[in-house]
Amino acid sequence: MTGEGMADQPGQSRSICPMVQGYDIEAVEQKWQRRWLEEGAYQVDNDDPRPSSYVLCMYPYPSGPAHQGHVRNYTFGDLVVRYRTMHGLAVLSPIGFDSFGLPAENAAIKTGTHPREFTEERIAELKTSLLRLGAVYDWRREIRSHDPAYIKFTQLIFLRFLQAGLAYRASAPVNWCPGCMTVLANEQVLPDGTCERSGDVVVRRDLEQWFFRITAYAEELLEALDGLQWPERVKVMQRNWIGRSEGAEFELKLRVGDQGAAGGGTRPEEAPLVRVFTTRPDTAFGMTYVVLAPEHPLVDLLTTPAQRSQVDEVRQLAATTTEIERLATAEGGAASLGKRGAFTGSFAVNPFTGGEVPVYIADYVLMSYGTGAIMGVPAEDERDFAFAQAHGLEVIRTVRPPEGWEEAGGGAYTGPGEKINSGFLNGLGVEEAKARAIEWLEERGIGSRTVNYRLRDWLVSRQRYWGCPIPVIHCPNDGIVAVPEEDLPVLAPDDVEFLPSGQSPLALHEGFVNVTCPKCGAPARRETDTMDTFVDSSWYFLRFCDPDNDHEPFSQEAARRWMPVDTYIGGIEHAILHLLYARFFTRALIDVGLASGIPREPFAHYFAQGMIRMAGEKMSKSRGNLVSPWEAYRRVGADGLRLFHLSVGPPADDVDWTEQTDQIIEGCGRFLSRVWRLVSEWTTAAGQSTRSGTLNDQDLEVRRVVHRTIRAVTEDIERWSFHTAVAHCRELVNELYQYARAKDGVHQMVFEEAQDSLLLLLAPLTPHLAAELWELRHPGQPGVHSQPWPSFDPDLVKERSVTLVVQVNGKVRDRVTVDPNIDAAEAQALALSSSKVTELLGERKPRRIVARPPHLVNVVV
RNA sequence: GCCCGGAUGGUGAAAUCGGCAAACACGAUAGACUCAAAAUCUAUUGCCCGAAAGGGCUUGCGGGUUCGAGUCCCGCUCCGGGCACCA
Repeated sequence: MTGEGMADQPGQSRSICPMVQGYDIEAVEQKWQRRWLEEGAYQVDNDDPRPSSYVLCMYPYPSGPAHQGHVRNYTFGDLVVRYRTMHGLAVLSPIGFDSFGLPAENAAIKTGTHPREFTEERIAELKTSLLRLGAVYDWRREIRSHDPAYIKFTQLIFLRFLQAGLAYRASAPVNWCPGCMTVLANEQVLPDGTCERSGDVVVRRDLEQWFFRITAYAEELLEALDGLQWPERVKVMQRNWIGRSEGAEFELKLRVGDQGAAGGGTRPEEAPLVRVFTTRPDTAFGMTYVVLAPEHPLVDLLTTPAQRSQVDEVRQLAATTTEIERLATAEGGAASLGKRGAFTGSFAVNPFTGGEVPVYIADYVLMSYGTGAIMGVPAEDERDFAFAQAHGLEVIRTVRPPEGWEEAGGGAYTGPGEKINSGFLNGLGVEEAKARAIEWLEERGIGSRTVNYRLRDWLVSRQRYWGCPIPVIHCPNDGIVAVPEEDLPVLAPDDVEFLPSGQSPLALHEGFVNVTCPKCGAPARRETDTMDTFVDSSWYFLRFCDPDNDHEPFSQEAARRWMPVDTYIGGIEHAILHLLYARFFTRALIDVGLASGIPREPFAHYFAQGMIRMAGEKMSKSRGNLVSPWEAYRRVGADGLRLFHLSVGPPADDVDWTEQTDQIIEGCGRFLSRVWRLVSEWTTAAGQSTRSGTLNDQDLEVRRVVHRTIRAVTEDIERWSFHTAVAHCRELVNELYQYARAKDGVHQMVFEEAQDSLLLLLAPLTPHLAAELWELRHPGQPGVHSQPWPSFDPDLVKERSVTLVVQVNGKVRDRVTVDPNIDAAEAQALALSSSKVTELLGERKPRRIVARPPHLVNVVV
């Protein structure tokens, strides 16, 4: 009955070119895409009685037509949506567009097109190419972050955060990108000190900026990671980013001025104090100097006239040095440290020893971390050691280094060991000494146990037009005044000039800027900064629960109905920023009362799909190596391209796009043809050469294969092994082709069961093909996607016979087909009676026989 | 430097619990069909020796545990990613 067989028959001149004849991919796929849309098959209401599941792919930034990265992402998402729907769940599958962002504004500066127009064109392009993929969404819930309805609630959330003290304004040294003409968050600066978007070298500037107090949640964000079903490496990245470190803070008395200089010293009762943070309080006896950050407020007070010029030089250097230069000098090592630090002329008293040590400033100490001051312990800290070398400072060991340490070059020893030169800590181990040192500080009231985080507050203001305006007013009398909630949204006017000025275009728009203070009525100025687009993406998944709500961001009941997102799918590039911000936002929204009763973790399970790479490089618009899906759509359809992404390798692995890729995609098209022929030609010529009645051995075996395939595909999908799920479907198809060629013909019932099962398994993988063939087989009946997922018969899945492997000394020497219930004695007897074994053994007696029935017997001699 | 991953045929990969290494594909070779091509189908395809029968070797490298290791343990090499003056 095979395609080629039928083509042989006169009067059955079906074409042998199946991708064209009988299966017009374009037409079939369009038909089903239209139908899914019109039927609203994947629309779910909030009162849907079925148990719920929330499946979400990261909403895309609309940069134009979809590329292979999108296709990959949405193929996985769609598979899960359809699969779970077939399991009887109400699956929430929304999508929207992350439509604020710099490219639209940069285009406006270049070409004069308004960012809205630019963005909406691109949304249309992206939407078209997503619809062409046949991924199904509840389009009624579509969100665009530049939509006034969305802006309104982003602003309302901002105001609630402001009220709760979670949003605040502060002057801060910020990362300024000269290319983007705006401030960046720490997260947006790459390790080499360049902008993640434009690649320009980021410089430091002091500016008044808006922040979200994410650090208030640092501990919770860190601890809660343990309970998440996320890839371990993503959790590790977040842990590193939060960067918790435990230690102690304590204060040291200072003596201003040169030691012994007449009139230069401070009287004891006026002695100022400096607080330092250390993770190694046990090493305090080895402190030989103290270092303050160049920006530390005590620096002026401590600097003596003689040291003034040197100190100013270091401060100047620190203020103007860009991140990239600082990194370069860090690599330069000790040589540059001389210039990067200076003695202030003053001294600090080590509370542990009572001795005085010199106070330095150096740019390797950061004002924004800890207390902005450290104790210098060169013996047990590598940076301190390098600094001490450069400045000729003393080194006192407080941990006994291992044998041969000094001979091997010495230097800082940071490992464990016995405490020495440390007074009451002598003889203890490092950990115990830390605890004792902290106790000692606490008893005297000069210090305590402290935890510090690397995580900084989130800088959210951007000097840009195409973002969500920050809804506050600056009043000369009342300071910062919130825009009254009934006046939201604050919308940016359209008639602005897009100039690369480094200021928000809003700042130049008189009509926007000039307002009256809502409190006192005085003339006031509107805030002209807009929000980081990561703010929009920090709550969109909540808005999806209740997208049309016009009096609150979302109803709490709706959020409780759907949250958390059960499966979140997206690129690993968002492992830190977006995911951390969204976790913070969810907690903050709960705590300000906007989302009571929802889980504090928004994404219960996160799947990080692999990147598409070309010649080792990430595929991206900026690299200009995007591969559009249109060519593949034309040749093998959406199903063919989906099949490629599903089968090319594990979904979490990166995909290398090579010369071979086109051929693999062709191969996927070939598989679709094989399925098409297998099912369609049998359906249209039904009854031909079929049997009914008793099942023969081959019929039974085919049934077993069918049921084993159902089990395998189900298990594969459950464990996100889509590529092996596809492989199992291919095996089934190969088996059915063999069967169809059988001498005795096929058994009608067996073959129909096989075809239907195959189509059900393919429904989430190649949905158009499965739907079309199902309709062909069951005209007028409910479609394949409204069928329940197939189940397997446990009896049929059991093996009927097993291959017993016979090994001699661990090497395979024979294979025997046996009953799966064979016992150890029988297996052993069989193995020993094998001619291969007797030949090999000769005169020798087996020393030991390991029998693992029914799979293996190992004869050891 | 620190912390995570990873390394299996010509290529992408599979092997879910320590038990037949290489499923499923891509590519390649040969054949069938065809005037021919395409498409389709059939066979072969880890490497080495051998005419064959057959034998030997093989999961980055070196050790170890075990009757038995791609899988577990120890030590390396290389590749990818994250963090990196964070005291």
